Amino acid sequence: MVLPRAARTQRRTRIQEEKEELILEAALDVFATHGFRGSTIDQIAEVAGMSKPNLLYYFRTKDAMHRALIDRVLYNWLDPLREFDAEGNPVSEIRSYIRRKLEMARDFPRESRLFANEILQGAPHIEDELKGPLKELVDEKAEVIRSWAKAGKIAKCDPYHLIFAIWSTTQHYADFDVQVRGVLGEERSGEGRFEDAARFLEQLFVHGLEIREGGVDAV
Amino acid sequence: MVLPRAARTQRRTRIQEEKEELILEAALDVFATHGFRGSTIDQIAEVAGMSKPNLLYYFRTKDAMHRALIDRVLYNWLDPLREFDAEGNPVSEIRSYIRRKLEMARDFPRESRLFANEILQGAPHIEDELKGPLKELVDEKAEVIRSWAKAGKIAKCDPYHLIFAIWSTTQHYADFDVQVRGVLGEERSGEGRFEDAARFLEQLFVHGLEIREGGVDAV
DNA sequence: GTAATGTTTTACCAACCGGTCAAATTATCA
DNA sequence: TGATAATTTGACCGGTTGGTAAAACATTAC
Repeated sequence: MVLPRAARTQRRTRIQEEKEELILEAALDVFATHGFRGSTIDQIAEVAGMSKPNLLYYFRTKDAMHRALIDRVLYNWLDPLREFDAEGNPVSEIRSYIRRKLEMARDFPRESRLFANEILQGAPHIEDELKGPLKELVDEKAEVIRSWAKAGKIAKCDPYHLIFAIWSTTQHYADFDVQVRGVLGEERSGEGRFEDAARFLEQLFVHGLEIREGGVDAV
Repeated sequence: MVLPRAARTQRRTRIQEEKEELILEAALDVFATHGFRGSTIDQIAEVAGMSKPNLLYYFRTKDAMHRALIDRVLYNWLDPLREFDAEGNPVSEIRSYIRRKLEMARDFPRESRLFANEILQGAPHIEDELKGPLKELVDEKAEVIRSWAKAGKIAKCDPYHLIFAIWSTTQHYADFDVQVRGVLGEERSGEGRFEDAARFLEQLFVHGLEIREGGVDAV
């Protein structure tokens, strides 16, 4: 019998696992470069090397594909922030957070662009995640940063905007890759740009957050 | 006679000026939120309050509309960088560059998102601009920053990555607005967030680029 | 006023879109 | 092996898309 994918509660077939994997991989490619509305099922099917109805056998709608993809990617995407450790040394925590985010921009640029597209277009599919789990995680880590500042371990600053700054500067190398490479030119567009970026950003944030000698650190 | 818009080399009518203005305004709205492929002519026509064929009388293709919009917006978008003054005081130049970019993110978020969408999706329509005029302008300003560093007025750093960092942190507040407001929560989502951001970013960049006492400023 | 030009609308088209259906094919397992 | 369930395909559908044709309508210049 032909059961719609969603109705099958039993164990998944080997073929199912493989094909769903294949489809999500292709979907990541397509959604990341064209956004949800700009992507077509045919495109994804072609990248995945299968026919459109076949693809729709595994995910019944374009929306279901997108949602499955987001769910799968979102959790891991927040790993670096989750590892941010209240007990650790502030400077090295921030430094390694930057490095890890930059590694993700280098190694998983499609994932970064998937979210960038989604948020840029008003986050119609993940607004709940933003205001729920994401906000809670950021609130928690912002509190950690604030306590560091209060303890005099780093300069006083708005922890939310600090997190935004780390997000934006690092993800820039994934999301705006074409621009970065266009501006740097052919010869500086090798993988070395991530090393240069890491060096610069660590300098910027570490010095920028260093406690100021002589008390007040207002600008 | 009905001449296609492009063939008319003569002076433009009052109506033409008005309608083209109206259309580009609507196009900015739509392209900025959905990207090129995700936008439809019908949508733009509706926002502009005119019929689709009427709209196509002024811009013969969707592509032509998009190109006209980009051309119109790109030049002004680079104004703040252009004003970056080699003769000025380094710290206050950088500081006012940040402030102006942040003001643009606040006052012209659609323009920012238009480019963000375009670049995110591989910059298919503006690659030449990136590698040409934009690169030249950045090269020029990077040289200025480098000379400041050499003269010991600011810390040594990669000027290109500095510019990227300023771009990304400021544009973040336009492009990722939904996320920013989602994370900050209702009560902190007023216009005040731009003030907070400005304060944080000025602190970050000014302190982060301050010359280190005692010679070497390696991280 | 009227003729020429500029603007808008109605009706339309072919291609594409997300999605369905039923039949054909393949894998699984007793 | 054969029955059964899982997978794949081609043909198709109604709605949308970018874009056209021609005629109706408005504006301008003389």
